[in-house]
Amino acid sequence: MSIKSQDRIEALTRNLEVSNVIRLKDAADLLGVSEMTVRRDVANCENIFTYMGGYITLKSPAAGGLGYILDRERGSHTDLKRTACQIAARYVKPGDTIFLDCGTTIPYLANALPENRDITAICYSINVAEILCKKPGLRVIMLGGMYHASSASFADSNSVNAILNLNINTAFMSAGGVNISRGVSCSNPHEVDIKQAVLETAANKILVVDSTKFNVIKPMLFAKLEQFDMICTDPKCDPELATRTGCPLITQ
Amino acid sequence: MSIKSQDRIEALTRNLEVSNVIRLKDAADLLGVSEMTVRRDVANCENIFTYMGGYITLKSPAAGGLGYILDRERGSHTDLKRTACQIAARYVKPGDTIFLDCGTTIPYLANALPENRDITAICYSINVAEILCKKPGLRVIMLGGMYHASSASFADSNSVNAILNLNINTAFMSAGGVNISRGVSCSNPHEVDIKQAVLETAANKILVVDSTKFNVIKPMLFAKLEQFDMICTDPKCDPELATRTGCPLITQ
DNA sequence: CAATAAATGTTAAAAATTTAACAAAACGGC
DNA sequence: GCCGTTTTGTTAAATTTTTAACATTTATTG
Repeated sequence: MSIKSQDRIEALTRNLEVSNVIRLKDAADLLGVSEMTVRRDVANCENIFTYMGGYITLKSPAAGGLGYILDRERGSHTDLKRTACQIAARYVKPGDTIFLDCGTTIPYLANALPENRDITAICYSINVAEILCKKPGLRVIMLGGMYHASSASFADSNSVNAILNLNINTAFMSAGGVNISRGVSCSNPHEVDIKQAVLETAANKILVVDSTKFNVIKPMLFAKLEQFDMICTDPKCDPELATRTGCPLITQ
Repeated sequence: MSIKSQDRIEALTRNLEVSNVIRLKDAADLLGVSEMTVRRDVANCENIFTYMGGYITLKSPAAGGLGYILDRERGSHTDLKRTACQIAARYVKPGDTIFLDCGTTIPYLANALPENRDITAICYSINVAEILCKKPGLRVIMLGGMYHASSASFADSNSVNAILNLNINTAFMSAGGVNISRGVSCSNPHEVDIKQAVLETAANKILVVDSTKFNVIKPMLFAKLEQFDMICTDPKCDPELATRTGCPLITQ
């Protein structure tokens, strides 16, 4: 299969992720080749496309959203993250205004949120927003700004101000590393201001991290452990840690 | 609808729950009636079946989802939208800062944007952002705010200010209706302020609408046709319109 | 740069589908 | 049973899709 052909297949796939369906002739126009070439491309990729009566569709729809995230996270403690987030979700009450951090853990919390419970969720990352916006009966507030691919989040100079003007009931914060003596850290500089602003204004602060994050140190330190009211993690967490964190450690 | 017809529809449904797809002629054989009768049965049950290119599928997502997806696209002129957006994409130049409106049309433009061309894209809807954020070498700025499900977009009191502080090179605007005498309209009140702020500040303004939007009037009027530098649409657009819009009409 | 292979385009005929109009059959009320 | 209505079938023409064969272009290699 030639590179051109692969490019066409990729372009077609991306297009189908938007439109779901395309007619053969429209695909030919779109890709700037003849219908015959599209036919041959599609026939070469039986595992990707479904072709029926002149229409092309993707064989596996919904490549975005949580499923996509799950896929990319395979082998990166998905189960632990999910568990930690299910525990954290228990601390969301009807009427709450909650803050959801960015990263690869918090999407599981977004997913675990109850529906139709008069909850307002504030977020600043695209993968969390995608999930929140699909939940029925949930108010969603998005903090805008410039996109940072490293954390799939948005941030700019107004972010801190915007946060300080919000009344956050409970903040659910993630982290790349938790070290008892050094504190809580992450990898991306642009997240620090936002996290600190949230910690400053939120009434309750819950750290949501799976057990593999303990004793890890990432470049940007953004908080001390004592600043959190609670840590939600998974049962694989060393129970001996609980006595030294300076705040309650919930593991189940 | 006769009892016989109902029985056939039930039998067909049961069959599709097993096989997912059946050809029209096979369904006719199966039910012991003519193809024409099956056609009419299926047409009478638009909410149950999806029919395309000689194949019948169930609309219910449980049955594999294909029919459900296909149906959402029917009558929504995806091909026209795609065409209009491909035309519009030609007016994006390297180094540009562009604004992308919300709605069901502009995602096709987001998809058609060139990669790695030093382009900054400003958006305020989740479905446009999802696509932009996946594009390599594209700077993305998201305008935040409260989520409005009707247009999948974010807006709040700061949105207008944020827009007026941006230097937009070219704005790509969508609309629900275009009427030569009344002007350009949309359905959602919260979009109006944003659209008007963009029209106020952007150097170039391009209206991107498929040909079915002409002579339609939606509740919220937000601009006069003369405010746009150009309209990008599809070749199905009545060429006679071009002489009366007050701005260039690009159809191919 | 020629020779070869691979990829793509063009075309026309065959097959399938859509559409519309009308004929035939079945049904229901009187 | 009769009559009007609804349902179903038939047909033919228009349109679209499919297939296959061959021409042309593009890439690759020595």
